[in-house]
Amino acid sequence: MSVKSPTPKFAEETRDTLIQEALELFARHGYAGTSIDRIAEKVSMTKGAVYYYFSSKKEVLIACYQLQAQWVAEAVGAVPETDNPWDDTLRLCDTFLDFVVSNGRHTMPLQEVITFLGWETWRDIDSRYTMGTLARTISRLQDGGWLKPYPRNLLISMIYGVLVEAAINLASSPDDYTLQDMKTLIADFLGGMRA
Amino acid sequence: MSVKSPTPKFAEETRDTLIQEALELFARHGYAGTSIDRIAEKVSMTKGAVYYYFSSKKEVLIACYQLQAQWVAEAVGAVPETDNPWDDTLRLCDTFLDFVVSNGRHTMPLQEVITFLGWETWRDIDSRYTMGTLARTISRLQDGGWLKPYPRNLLISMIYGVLVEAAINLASSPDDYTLQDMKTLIADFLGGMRA
DNA sequence: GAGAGTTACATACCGAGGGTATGCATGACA
DNA sequence: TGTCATGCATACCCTCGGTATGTAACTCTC
Repeated sequence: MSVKSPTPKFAEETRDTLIQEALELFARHGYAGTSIDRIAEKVSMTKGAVYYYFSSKKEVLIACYQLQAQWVAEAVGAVPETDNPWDDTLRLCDTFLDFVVSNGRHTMPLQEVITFLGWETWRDIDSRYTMGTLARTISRLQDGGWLKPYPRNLLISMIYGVLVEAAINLASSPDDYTLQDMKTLIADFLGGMRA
Repeated sequence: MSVKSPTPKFAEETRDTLIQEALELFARHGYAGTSIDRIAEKVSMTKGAVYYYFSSKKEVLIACYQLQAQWVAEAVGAVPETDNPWDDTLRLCDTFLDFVVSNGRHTMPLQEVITFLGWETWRDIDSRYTMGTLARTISRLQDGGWLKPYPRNLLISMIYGVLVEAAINLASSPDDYTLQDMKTLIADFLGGMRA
């Protein structure tokens, strides 16, 4: 990072670089397998610099996951909204799976994020991104009377949970089934909850 | 543990005690929050003794999870088999959820086990316990033509995945839905895959 | 234009905890 | 009675998260 000119303005650029590089390391070697020293080394700095921008390793993880969640949310949010909320929901699910499958190498496994951040913190972050988008779609379904009368939070949690589970399975399992098989199953899963 | 008589036989009793106490600590304080020293202290031994029985902390976790998986498998395996595989499967799911909900305080969160053991290791262990029982039930459904033609491994992975997800949600989320709500949703989920 | 204050780092250190190397008492066995 | 494996304890090393402090570069003020 050579010598920096310490202007009064906050060095957001350096911080952003830190987050991107840290995310790559977390994705490749896991949270526990990535030390602060290694993150610092990758951006040619020292541990002290990292702790200038973040108060703890957990804060680094939070920032990384926010970036990752933003990527997913952008992909999912790009799905156009039609007058058929059911089809919209199915396309949203497909888009999510497409994104996770093609970007799996550069993103952290959700299980790991949940474990190290804790369920509440993770939910709190995600509700502002992918889960928020999903929640709106599900609300449209419920308000339109497309679904059996489940509690709304149960629906959101479990549908998103199934998508996450599907993503993990697609990433980790040998290929005795395809992405298309998975999409079909998700569609049938939703079909089972239809009014 | 006072003074032990070092008979040539392996001290299985001490090892079993270690596993039980470690599981309790893992369940209460998490894997990262439980040190080997603390486990040793709880059984009035030192770290060296623990490393006499286990080659690493991860090995301790594996042993603990095997014990926990055995408990679940016993509960799930006790579900009687009737001539209606569909109802059997639903009862199996309900039994799994009942067990997890009522024993949540004394068992480790699945997401944590998955993270620290890795997905593959976790799956490898689980396939010999709960997942194995579930696989047999699902095979009965498929062979009887109750289900749409999905790849078998996809079915097993995703149905078990949904159950795990349900367990995690029931354990972590505030109670704006009930165990019964969850069971109904699981049943509808399976209904969506019915032929 | 010289000090004062802020920014953006580096350096040095601490303590907890995973893991290892070794010592050692006890009983079994020859 | 010496030898050997068993079942631990003791002492130590090293990594890593976190903190305390130093310091060069730059801005602002009087």
